[in-house]
Amino acid sequence: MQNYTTQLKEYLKEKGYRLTEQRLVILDTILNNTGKHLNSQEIYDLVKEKHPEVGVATVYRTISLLEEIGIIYGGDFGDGSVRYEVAKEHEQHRHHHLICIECGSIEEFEDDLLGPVENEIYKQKQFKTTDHRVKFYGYCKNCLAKKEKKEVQE
Amino acid sequence: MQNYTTQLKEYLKEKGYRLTEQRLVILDTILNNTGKHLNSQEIYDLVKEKHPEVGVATVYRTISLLEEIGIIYGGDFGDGSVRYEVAKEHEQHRHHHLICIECGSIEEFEDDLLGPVENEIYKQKQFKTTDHRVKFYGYCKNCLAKKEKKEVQE
DNA sequence: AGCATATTGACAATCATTATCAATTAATAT
DNA sequence: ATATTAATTGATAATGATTGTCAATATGCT
Repeated sequence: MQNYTTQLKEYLKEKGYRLTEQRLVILDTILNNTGKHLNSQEIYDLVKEKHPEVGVATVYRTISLLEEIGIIYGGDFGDGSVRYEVAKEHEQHRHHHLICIECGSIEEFEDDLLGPVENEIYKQKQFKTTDHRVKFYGYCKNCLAKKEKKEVQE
Repeated sequence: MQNYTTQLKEYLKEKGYRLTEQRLVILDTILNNTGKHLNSQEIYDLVKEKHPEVGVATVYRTISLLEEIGIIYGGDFGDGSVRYEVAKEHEQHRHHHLICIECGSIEEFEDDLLGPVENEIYKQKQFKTTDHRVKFYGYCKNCLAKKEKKEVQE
């Protein structure tokens, strides 16, 4: 956790940027909600709870900054907005996402079986992969149970 | 090709909706640009070239309709907008996308090695997959060549 | 402490998309 | 063919998310 703050400080120093209260507060808010896949508005709302003086623009600006550093990643999960998650330090590739088409819940799944596919892509297309994103759509445990119950009743 | 028009007509009849000149024109425009991953605005601009009387709202409405039918699919390719592609009729799963982080080009790649992963997901999480989307980021053939040339010079 | 300038918040502006609504038009019955 | 009815359309306003502007403020350095 503390790691990320250090990372931010180093990046700012390196670039000649400044460490501000707002940037710390926003990073903190994001770190305290790891795993929730918040979008910008939701982060803004959370920040405002404790620090109503912080403006929207600053939140957006800081999110971009954190993304640039690689502390957070943004992704599209189906509803129009970009949702963010905290980078996991030991992960080689980003984990996959399981998105429920019934309730919208987002689960994570670790796995790295894409190496062979990436080799095949290079062979066939001379496309050199540096990263990948995988999303699975379907029914989460809960919704699956509900669905099956309903089908029995009919 | 003609297939899609038939599909549209059948859907409209089934739902009691109407077959309009605008809907045909918009579908036509999309079909004539298969493979380009256009976004809504780009589709709108192309439609207007030949049919300036068609309004934006109608284009958006028709895109939703076509997506609903399954004639086109929308996806996020990194720039903020949703980009669409024509469904391929014989494909079981949607193909994968190779997105160049240098020039933004989008290539397609057919492959279906995710079956085992989906089984594993069900085992571990009881999440029942119905579809998946995979994006690979990296350097396309052209940009890779340029990049290597540059590195040699340095 | 003082200085140069990065940063901020308020607000306007933009961009993509959606809602509203009166006028138009396609599909059906006559 | 014509009338009827409701789906559809285009223009435009409205929305929602994000970005730009700019004067006021605060940070990091000397």
